[in-house]
Amino acid sequence: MLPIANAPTRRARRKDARPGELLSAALDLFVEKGFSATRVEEVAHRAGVSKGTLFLYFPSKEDLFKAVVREHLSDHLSRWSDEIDHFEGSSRDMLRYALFSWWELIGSTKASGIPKLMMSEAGNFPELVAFYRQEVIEPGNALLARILQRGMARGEFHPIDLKYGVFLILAPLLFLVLWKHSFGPCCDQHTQIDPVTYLETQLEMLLHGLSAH
Amino acid sequence: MLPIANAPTRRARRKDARPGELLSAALDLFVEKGFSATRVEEVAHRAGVSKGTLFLYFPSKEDLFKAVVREHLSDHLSRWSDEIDHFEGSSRDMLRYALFSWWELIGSTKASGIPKLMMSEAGNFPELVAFYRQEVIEPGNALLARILQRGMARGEFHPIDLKYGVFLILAPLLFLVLWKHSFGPCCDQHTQIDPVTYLETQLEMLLHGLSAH
Amino acid sequence: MLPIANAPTRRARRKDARPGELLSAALDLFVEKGFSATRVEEVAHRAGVSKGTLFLYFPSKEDLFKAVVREHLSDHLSRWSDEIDHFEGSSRDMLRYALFSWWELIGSTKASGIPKLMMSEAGNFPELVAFYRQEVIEPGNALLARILQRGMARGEFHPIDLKYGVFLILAPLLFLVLWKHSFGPCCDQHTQIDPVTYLETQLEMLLHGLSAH
Amino acid sequence: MLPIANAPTRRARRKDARPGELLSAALDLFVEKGFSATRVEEVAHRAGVSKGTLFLYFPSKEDLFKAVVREHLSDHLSRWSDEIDHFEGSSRDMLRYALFSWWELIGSTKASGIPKLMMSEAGNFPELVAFYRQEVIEPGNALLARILQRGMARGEFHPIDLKYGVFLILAPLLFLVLWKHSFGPCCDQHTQIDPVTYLETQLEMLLHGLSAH
DNA sequence: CATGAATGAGTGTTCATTCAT
DNA sequence: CATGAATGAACACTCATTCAT
Repeated sequence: MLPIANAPTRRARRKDARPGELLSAALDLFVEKGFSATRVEEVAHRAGVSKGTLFLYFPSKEDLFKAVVREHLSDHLSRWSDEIDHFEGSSRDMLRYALFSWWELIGSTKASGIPKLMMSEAGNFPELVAFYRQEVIEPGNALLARILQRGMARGEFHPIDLKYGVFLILAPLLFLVLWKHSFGPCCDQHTQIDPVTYLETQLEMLLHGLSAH
Repeated sequence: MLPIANAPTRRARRKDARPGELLSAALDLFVEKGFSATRVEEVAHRAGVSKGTLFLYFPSKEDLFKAVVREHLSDHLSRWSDEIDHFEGSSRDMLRYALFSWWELIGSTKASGIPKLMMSEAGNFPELVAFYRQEVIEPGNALLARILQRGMARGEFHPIDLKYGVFLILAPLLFLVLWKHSFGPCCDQHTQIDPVTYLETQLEMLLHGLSAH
Repeated sequence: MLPIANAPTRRARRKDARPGELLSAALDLFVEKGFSATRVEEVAHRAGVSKGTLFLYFPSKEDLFKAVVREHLSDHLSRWSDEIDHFEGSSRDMLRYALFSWWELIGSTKASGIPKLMMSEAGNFPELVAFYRQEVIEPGNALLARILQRGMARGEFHPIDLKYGVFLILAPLLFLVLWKHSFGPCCDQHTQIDPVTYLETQLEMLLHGLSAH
Repeated sequence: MLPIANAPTRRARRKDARPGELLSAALDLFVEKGFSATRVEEVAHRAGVSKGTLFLYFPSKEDLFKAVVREHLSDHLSRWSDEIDHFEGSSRDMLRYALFSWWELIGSTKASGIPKLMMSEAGNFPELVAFYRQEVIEPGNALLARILQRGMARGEFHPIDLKYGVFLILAPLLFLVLWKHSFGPCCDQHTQIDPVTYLETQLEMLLHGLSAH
């Protein structure tokens, strides 16, 4: 039917099938146990291949780590960015839309474990931090900055310091995924976070604040 | 005056000097490199003692880790808690006071590296997480909850879900110290965070929100 | 003829070659130097492999110890037992046959070092002692008991307490191998024991005693 | 009353009190756990002194071991020897007397753990083996040989090879104390040995043998 | 004399990495 | 391409030994 379309797809998949499963398994384990506590043998086993095969695709455990981070962020982020930039409507709705689509596209996916990883291992992988800043932090922050700027330009938001405003929108999102991957799994119901309620509350506070005048 | 009384005091202090230096060195290195990437020998060396001496005071690397958390957080936290509970004035001032005294007593000290440690290693040390929750998270959250409740009871704050409200005050504080200990050290001026401006902006947004009605 | 069938056989043998050499080396060294004085690295080196390889086959030094005992005694013992049970003839000849075939099958082999090992380390390995009793002591004693009972039933031996009778046949055999592996190697000719003469003398005394009426 | 007699005694005791307790504690632990598995700290603790004090009296753990062996044999053996040599009566009674006084003076005392120690560590302490042979084995064997020779000379015993005859009297005695200190402590009643019954049975067999003609 | 804090060489064990098959 | 047996450097932890007090 579509041999022309299938051929390259199959070839590409052939070449990336193993690495894809390895990267996925590695992400799971790195997020769950941390970099050093994760054994490459376990990664290989979970991906259904042998230890030797892993080293066929990734020259070292550190390279595997870098590949995991590199693999699991660009896609999600750019899709999120695209969605937001095409939004039309009030800035408060845009903010709401940004938070919830972030949850859909990033926060609820496996990629949400990467910030915890980056945070833990930042000191040991300086080049990776540079890459992460360039590929994730800067575009992400720029995106949030655009929303704030739009709101202020349209008179919908109070004037605010852009840099710190961005951080203060970002912080609760980061908190959500860090919590999910650290204290979440080993805590009782009392400390579990329901993302929708959490994000709704964040929006409410972001927009109107606590103060009753 | 009392040389006889002083002598034993000095001796007692001698006895605790080593553990103190070890805990301090361990905190530094754990925060900087993570738990497993830190070698006990390096901790000992930085504290000016031998590897054997370290094991004289802490039966294992894991116990050292626990001791670091215990030593460098419980005290600070309870001092912070005490200060806040004696506060009198408007709830918005109380919130401001809480944030800035938190920065003074915890955020700006070395102890601020511990949350990053805890988040990174949570998966591998369930019992330590239990200890941390009981000793740090629960009292800290309770403190913030008391502030929110007070503000709502006095009609100064809008009604808000207590649990999520606490998380949303906490998130930016946590973000600040996590950033400081991960991306902070290896980033340029552009991404540095000035704590005072940051906390002021947080307060502004917490109290009044972005929305210009 | 059956090259296909041979290939896997050779492979299977390959797979067991290493453990066999390791067990043999471990037996030598354990007997020579004792359990704790033997370094696993030395065992590996003598077997021609690296330290890591040893731990590929035996999860710990203690497990290596257990495997040595299992491997080098159960087989020998059961072969000895089989031989004796098929004996037909006078009970005094049976006793003679038992002692000499014990020497052939056990006393003169490397396995004869194991009793010394067991006695030395009994206090530190209670579970191994249980295994050894069940696997070696009980069957061995039962075998000797059968010989005594047969002799008494046929009126060839005086009545005797079975339990202590067994110990008193066993004691000189044990003495022989203990001596061989402890004082033997470092003593002059004067204290060397010739097993055949020794066993002949034991038989003579066992059967007729010292007393000249 | 007897100051002259007391003074030197007290002085001697002063000097040897600590070493005596240390040697006693060391003997217990060496017998129970083996040489390497025994920690000097535990020896010191059981003797009621500090680790440092132990090294005040014994320059090294090996020296402690040697001292333990040296200390705990000469006395017992020579007293036994004296008793036997003054015996008058039939040679069979002499043999009985030798076995039971051996049990009284050696087999039932703490010194009975030394043969196990010597056996286990013979390979690691060659000089000690030489000392042991000279001080214990040779005199002990000579003693037994004298009994045999006396019996043969008086026509009470059959002619027998002296060297192997000695070994065959010795073997059950050695077996008794080895068993007591290895399998004895961790075995059930079934495998316990009652020394008196054991020695009686040994005598019976030694003198008259199993054979019913 | 006695102590016990301090040491550091030594050991069992792990695990990322290699390579012959 | 894929394997998994083999490696050996690295690390946590131990413990005999020292020495200032």
